[in-house]
Amino acid sequence: MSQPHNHKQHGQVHGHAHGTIEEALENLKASGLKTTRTRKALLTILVREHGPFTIEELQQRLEAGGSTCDIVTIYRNMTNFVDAGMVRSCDFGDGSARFEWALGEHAHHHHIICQQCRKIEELELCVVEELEQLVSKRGYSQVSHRLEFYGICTACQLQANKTR
Amino acid sequence: MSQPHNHKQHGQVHGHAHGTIEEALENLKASGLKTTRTRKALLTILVREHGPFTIEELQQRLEAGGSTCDIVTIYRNMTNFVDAGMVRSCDFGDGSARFEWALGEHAHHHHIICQQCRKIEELELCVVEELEQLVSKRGYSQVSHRLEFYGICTACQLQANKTR
DNA sequence: TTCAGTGCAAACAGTTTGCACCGAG
DNA sequence: CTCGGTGCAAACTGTTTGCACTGAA
Repeated sequence: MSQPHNHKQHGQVHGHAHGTIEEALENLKASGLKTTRTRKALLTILVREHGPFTIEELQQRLEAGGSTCDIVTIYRNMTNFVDAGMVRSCDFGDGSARFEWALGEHAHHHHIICQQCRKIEELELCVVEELEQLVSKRGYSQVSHRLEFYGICTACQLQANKTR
Repeated sequence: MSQPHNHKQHGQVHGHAHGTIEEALENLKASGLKTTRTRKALLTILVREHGPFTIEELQQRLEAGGSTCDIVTIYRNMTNFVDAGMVRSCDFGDGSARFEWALGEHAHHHHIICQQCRKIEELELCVVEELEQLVSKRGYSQVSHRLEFYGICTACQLQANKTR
């Protein structure tokens, strides 16, 4: 598995994109990516349902819509979309990456994941204890959460300055 | 990769264990696990340095201490220790599980992970925004965090009740 | 002595890479 | 027409499983 947080700095949204497929396609072009049938289909799914979806779920949805697409192509396109800042990758610790539409109202948010059925809900708020209560109030039991911080430490910052 | 959060309910600490190897070994026995040389060595490392360590890091440390141990055995023992509630598994999204000693002062906490050198620091507090500031004040740049919630949704709770 | 613990080989799952062909611009 | 996009096969990484041997109790 790659390091999902390394893409962050690449994210570059061209124009102010909302939730329509047309805007997604503009974004594609602006990022120097060609408009293929596969990409159109993938973006349509992501814009409409915004995910997060695993690669397999995306493939199933493609097939349900009549398209076929090699799983490798989906991987490659998700990487493209993430680099283009249109899509965000999530890792819920169950071994597969998930991808969700990152533009419009879907900026920064968190998720509630059912440990049993893996259902995923979105959360807008962001203060931990309040939130665990909120999650309980939504009817979840055995609520727990995962929180980790990421950043560049001072040592690495210094090293980066030297290299420049 | 397994689902690290499924172990939570198994966690059962026997007696009030602190940070000594003797107590770790007591815990082993209380969990019905035999006291082998390998386990003794692994627990010594975890109690002394508390991690979080990847499986490979554990193997290296074992070798540095003169022991040898198949990587499969380390996997199996980490599962045992997690089930016994002595060790907690962490997933920082870089593709390998990490394990840290979970008893004594090392109860619930979070981490700051350097995106570049992968250095890991511990954090005790647990309110998100305050914390991102705190992390910045520690000298980290490009601070971000990962926060996800886990629980059993109402549907699954109902289903579980039926099955019983 | 007995069964849990271990090592080795092989299987597995998710993901990535190499290469030849295809199709958008 | 050209070069980026795609499919297929194969490699790779982290992890798990099967099985026979070994050693703790």
